[in-house]
Order: sequence, then C-alpha cells, then structure tokens
Amino acid sequence: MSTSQEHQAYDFAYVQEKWLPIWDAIEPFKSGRADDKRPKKYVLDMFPYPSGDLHMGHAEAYALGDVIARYWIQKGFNVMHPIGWDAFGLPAENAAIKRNEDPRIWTYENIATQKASMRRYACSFDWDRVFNTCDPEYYKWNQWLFIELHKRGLAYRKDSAVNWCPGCQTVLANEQVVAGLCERCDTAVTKKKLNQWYFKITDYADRLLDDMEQLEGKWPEKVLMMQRNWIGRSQGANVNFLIEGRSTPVTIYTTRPDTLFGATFMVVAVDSELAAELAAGTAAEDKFKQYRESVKAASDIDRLATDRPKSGVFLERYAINPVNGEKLQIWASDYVLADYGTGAIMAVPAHDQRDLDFARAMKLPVRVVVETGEENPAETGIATTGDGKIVNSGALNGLSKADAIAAINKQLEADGLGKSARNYRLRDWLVSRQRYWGTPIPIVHCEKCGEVAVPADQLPLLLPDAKGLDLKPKGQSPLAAATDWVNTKCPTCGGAATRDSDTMDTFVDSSWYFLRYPSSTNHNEPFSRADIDTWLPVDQYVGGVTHAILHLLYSRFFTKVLHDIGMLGFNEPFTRLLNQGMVVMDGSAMSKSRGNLVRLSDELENHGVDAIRLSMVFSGPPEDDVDWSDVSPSGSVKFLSRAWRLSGDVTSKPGVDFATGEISLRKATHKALNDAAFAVESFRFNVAVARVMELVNATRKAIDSGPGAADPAVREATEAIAIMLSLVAPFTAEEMWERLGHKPAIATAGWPVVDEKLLVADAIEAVIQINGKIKERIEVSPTITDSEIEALALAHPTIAAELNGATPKKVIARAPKLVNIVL
RNA sequence: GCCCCGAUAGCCCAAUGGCAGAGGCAGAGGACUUAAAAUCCUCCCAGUGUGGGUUCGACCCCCACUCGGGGCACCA
Repeated sequence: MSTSQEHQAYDFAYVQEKWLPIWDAIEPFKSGRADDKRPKKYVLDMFPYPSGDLHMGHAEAYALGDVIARYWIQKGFNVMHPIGWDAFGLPAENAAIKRNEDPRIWTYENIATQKASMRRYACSFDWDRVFNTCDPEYYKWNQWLFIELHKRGLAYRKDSAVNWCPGCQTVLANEQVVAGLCERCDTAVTKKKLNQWYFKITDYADRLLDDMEQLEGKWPEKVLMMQRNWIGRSQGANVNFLIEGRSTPVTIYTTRPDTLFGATFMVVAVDSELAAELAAGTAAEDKFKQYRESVKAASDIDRLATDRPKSGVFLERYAINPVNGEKLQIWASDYVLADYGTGAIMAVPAHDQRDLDFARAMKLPVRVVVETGEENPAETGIATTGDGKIVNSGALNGLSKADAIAAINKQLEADGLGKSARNYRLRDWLVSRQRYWGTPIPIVHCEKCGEVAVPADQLPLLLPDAKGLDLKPKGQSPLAAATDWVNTKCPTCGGAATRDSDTMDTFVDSSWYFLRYPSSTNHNEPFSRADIDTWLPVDQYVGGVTHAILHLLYSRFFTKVLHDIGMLGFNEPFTRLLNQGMVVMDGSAMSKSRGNLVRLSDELENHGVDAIRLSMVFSGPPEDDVDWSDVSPSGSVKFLSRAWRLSGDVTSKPGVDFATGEISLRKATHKALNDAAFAVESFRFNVAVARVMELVNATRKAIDSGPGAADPAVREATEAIAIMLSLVAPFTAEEMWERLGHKPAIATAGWPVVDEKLLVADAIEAVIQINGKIKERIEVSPTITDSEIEALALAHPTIAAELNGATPKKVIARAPKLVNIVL
C-alpha cells in the first residue's frame, strides 16, 4: 500500500530551489493592477535597518506579517504588502568610518543581502514598490516636507539645553534618551545649550491623545498606554504670584490649586532665566551661581536618582501668595524643571512628597490644608496626596478636593489671578543631527533674509560626496567642512549665504514612508492623492514594540500635519497594529557576547524556510517572546512532512465532487477552515496552526483506517490543509498543491468557502450537573430546546436516583450543552 | 515610587462565565524492520500562583497579596 515516493523523505532544500524561480515568473504578490476589482488591504511590516543580514527577529516579524498578507490574499483581497529600507543612520556612518569608505557602499551592500534573504524566506512582498530612505529620490521628499512644515511654523529653531551624547557627538531627541543613556551607544547623556531645529509636535498633543480613541481595541492597549503616559497631559491651573521688588508677577503651574493655602514657599528651576533674574543683585547671587554650576556638572544619571537628597539655594526674594497675602521665600532648585509648566512652582510640602522632602531638608514650614485622616506629614515625612476635607483655607474650608479645585479656579479667574491650564510631558521633537549620513536640512542661512527654504525646483538638495570629508564625530556636522557645498547663494536675494549643515533625525524618514509605497515611482510629488485614497490608511501594521513611542508617535504626528495641509483624508495612519515579541534564547535577548546567538542562516540551512516560519508562528501568541530553546524546528519539519505526505496519498482526481465525500472528515475540514480563519483574524496564529495539525491527524486517520485515500473528502481535506499551510509554509504548500494536480500559485488559490451546514454537529454531548457538579453526560441533538433538555435531564435514571424525590430549587438549562439542577 | 501586562501538565501553550486539554515538545510502550532511522498507533501527566468575594456554576468577573515581565521616572 505504500509507494517508494511516500517513504521518501520530504526534501525541503529541493522544494525551495524549485519554486523560487517559478514564483518570480508568476509574481503572485503584485498589487494594484489597474483592472483589479478586489477590495484593498494594506498590510505593512516595519521596514528594516540594513545592518548586516536578517536575523531571528526579522524572521519572526516577517513570518507574522506574511501570514496576515497571505491570508487576505486567499480571502480575495487586493493586498499591498510592500517593503523598503530605513537606510540612513549612525550604524552605516560608524561602519564607514571604521572601513574608511563611503557609507553608501556598506548600506547598499546590506540592502542587497537582506533583499536576497527575504526572497529566499518567501516573503510575499511586492518588489515593484521598493525604495530606500537614503535614495535622493526619497529624501528629496523629506526635504520637501520639511519645507512644508517650516512654512507653517511647525519646523523652527531655538536655543535650548538639549540632550547631548558625548559618544555619538550629536544631539538626541527626548525619546532617544533611555534612562539617561543614549539609546544607540549607552553613553551617559549630558546637557548642552545649542541652537537646534525642532518640529512642533506639542501643537498636536491634544489630538495625539484624543484621537487614540479611534485606536482603542485595534492597537495593543500597552502601546496606547505608553503613548498616553508619554504625552502626559495634566490638568491644573496657572496662578500669578506677585514678587516683592518686581513689576510683573510670576506664574506658577499646579495640578492642586485646592492646596493654594498650603503653599509655604516657592521654587524656581535653577537653570531657568527667571532664577538668574531673581538672584541678580541679591546677597545670594554668588551662592546661586555656584549652585547652578554644580548642577550643570551633574549628569542625567545623577539627576535621575529619585532618592537623591534635595538641594537648593534661597534667593533672598519673596513672593506673595495671592489668596492670603503671605510672604513666601523663593528658592532655586534642580528638582523643578525649567521646561515644564512655567519653570516655577508653589511648594505645598504637606501634600507633595518632593516639596516635603525639600522643606524638611531646608527647614521650611509645613502646613496641612487637606484633612485626609492620615498622620501629620511634618512628623511622618510622608506627604498626604489623597482626597479629604479642605482646612485652613478660608472660604474653601469643608470642601472636597474636586469642589475646592472648581471653587478656587473660579475665584482666581474672577480676580484675574489665574486660570485653569493644561500641561504636557511631551516636548517638541528635536530633529537636527550633527552627523553626515542623513537628509540635509534644506535651509539656507542668509544675513539679510534669515532662514530661506531651498526652492522646490532645486530639490533634492543632494548630500555631498563623502570623499574628502572627515566623518568622525566632533560635535559639528561633517557637512560644515564641505565648503563648496556649504557656501551658496541666497535663493531670495542672491547674496552670499551658507547652507544649514545639519542633517535630519532618521525618524523623520520613517514618519511618512508608508505614504510613499503606493506612489514609490512618482517623481512629481511625495505621494499622489489618488494613490493615497486607494490604499491608505494602513489596514494592518506589524512590528516590534520597541517603536511603541518614537516611530508610532512621530508617524501619527506627521499624518495629522499632512491631513491639515490637505494631503490626506484621514488622521490616523495605522488602523490596526500588531506588536510581535522578541526572539530570545534561554530567557534572555540573543547576543554574541552572551554566547546565546542563534544564526538565522544556520537554522534555515538545517530545517528549511518553512519549518522556521512555522516554528515562529506556532510558538505561542505573536506578542509573546519566542524562546528559541522552547521551540522545536525539527518538530515543525516532522509536521510539514506529515502534511506533505498526505498530498501523495490522495488518489482522487482534481475537481472531484466533494459533496460525495465521507461526512465526518468533511465536517472536520470545514470546521478547521472556519476556526483557522477566525484565529488568524484575531492574531491567534498558533491556534490556527493547531487546527491544521488536527485536520492533518484526522486526514491521516481517514486514509489509513477510515474511508481510504480515494474518498473525495480526503482530497477536500488535503487541499484545505495545503491552502491553510500556504500562509505559513509556502514552499510545502505549493509542492502539495502540485502533487494534488493543481497549477501554481497556491498563494492565490483562494480560501475554500465554508459550508455552514457542515459546521453543525450531528449530536452533542451535554452535561447534567447537580449543584454545579457533573453527574451525567447525555447525547442530544444540537437543536434541542431548553425545556426539552431539562426534561431529559430530570428523567435520567442517575439523576432521578440522586434527586430521590426531592424537588429542585431551580433548574438552569443551557441547550444544547448543559443542565444544572440546584437543590 | 507610579502605571500596565501576565501566572493552566516536566516544557511551550488552548479553553463566548458552562465537561480544564485543542495542538505541540519532551517521556513511555507497541507495530513495521535482520537492525536502525523514518513512519504509524497507543499511553502517561495538572485541577488553573495564594487568600477571599460575586454566581446555580469561576482559569475567566471583583478585592487583597505573592512572584515574573514591561513602561515611565523630581512633569508640581
């Protein structure tokens, strides 16, 4: 009964070699043909950075994205699944310095390597839409967009104390500082006063926050939470305090205006202009300057230690509390941030831990104004921050926190002393970088005309040749040394002028790349409205959670700006988001130094592409980390061979009428198709694979000890298996498809239509419980009613004996699955 | 310190508030084989982190805690 072919081992290497060129000829994944009437789906994987070959993490991410793209193709959608490269950035520049060559060489070599690997990995990408962000054709539009933002005041320069990485010798965005360290090189970040370019993302803080409502249930809750925290909106009040000997009052921001009567001193940020001004000419001036120097010397790491003792200097100045006329000492300290709120606070030590720590260190008074039932903060050292009854606060006495806030805000507003206000943790996005390998900022500095945008017809402003430039980090952009390039004429007045020598943060490149794919060959505009309206927004975005804040927030910002400009008809770029976990080994991230690095190329060599893809998908929920020590690629190979073998066993002809097939296997097939589709749509890919495994087992059994290989149901099942497998294991699936007598490509064969009638089971085993404990099981029809099943249960001998004549208090019937008799 | 997520068999993981087990890994036994590999078949294993609560009924909902993972971190 067995043929030599059946016993021949499944040769994945041969199958891989066989199908790649055939698929190249068919191009099953080309999207957007003019005559395409299918509904669209835009499935997007985060594009890779071209640092070497693909690794295990890529293998997971692209396997998941591929399952989704291939699923929607099978479901009859016109799917666009593009790829490109995020190709500017420091690693290329650092490699270039090390190898003493142009970063272009390293970058384009790596892109070629990764592209070849993706092809071998059978990614269902539409290769016609590829672009790299370092292509002049792409960064031209970066510059164009920069100018559009500049026109609208959304790109601007300002002097500010910025994050400076001494390692990379460049400024960093807030988002690129992780726990005080540079995200790239882990060097402790310091502050430096510099004039830099910013994008005004804070103008969009409210919309970035409020529009997340649209994403609820479609993005991981975790990401939404992280973005909310990052934007950090707080509701409070600005209150004006008169300063003795100063004509204008100082405005402070507080979230607790209800505690205004508890303010016992004022603190201004030591690095603020206000502090310097208040200290000037006082007896405290020298001490203040000394203190300010010592603070500047401290690194961010030191500043971040929350248990660090509070420090500060009394400025010998006084503020007047507007609600009770009290004279308050004004202190300068580094625990107040210059760039949040107004850089000045009222200190209410009884109800704010930081203020209390400061008050205790400096022997300043503490006054309770909210009775929370807890012990006196002045004695315990623990500030009471909860709700309670307001005391010692004049007209506010007796009110609750919420009522007191409302009352005092109203009063302040009426008296012209303040008003309710909002603040955000989010800061403007610092986009200039003092490095070579990025998009040149398209601005010319002219003595007469100021900042002048490079005219659109002169774009792209090409990045000058790296030859002859010293790329080593030195705190100033290498472009500044390219004198031929830097010295230019003002586009407005024609006079001598200089180009801005900084380049853009690479996050600018990735903030709109998803808009470019539909128009990747358009030379006249970054994207055409027609293409955008056809394809956008992205229906499904897939990528790592590492970008939960940076890239995703910036992309949302860009989308909103472009929407406002009128270039887009939507305001959220990514409708659904899936964050895959990491691939780890023995519980920790893979790294060469840790000695637990698994090479993707080795795994592919040993087990084949399909088995690796399957292992990634089957290992567990996609958002969980895959621990490679827990998965069994050889188990995947075994399963794929098992499925493949079925295709050789089927003896019926293609096109045979399935309706005449054996019914129980047919039911199993349709249930698997139905369940797997549901699982894929809810990202439970591991469950979908399990359903296919079940069906493989059932089909094996049907061939060996059931209706036999000739039964049409066996063909139906095997074809269904091949199609379901085509999402995960495209080579095996294609090979099965051919052995079943079909022509390639299986990728576009279509998901079989599920016959609803076959989803209904003939009989269901119902349970009968007494007081929730299972006493008996009975076979019932799936269409049985509640009262029928209840009657059956009560009449059952076992149950009747248990009841022993007693009358049940209550009977819960849930046809057709369960009856619970409560005694 | 604040916020979020998780905990089911030796391991990875399934279970619209209704039979705790779908699937896999590992393990054991058997069939086939001169033998091994491969293949096929069968089997073993937990009562869902802990303590309460709601419910006719809780892995699932609520409260408290333990442990693990992640995010933010002087944001007034």
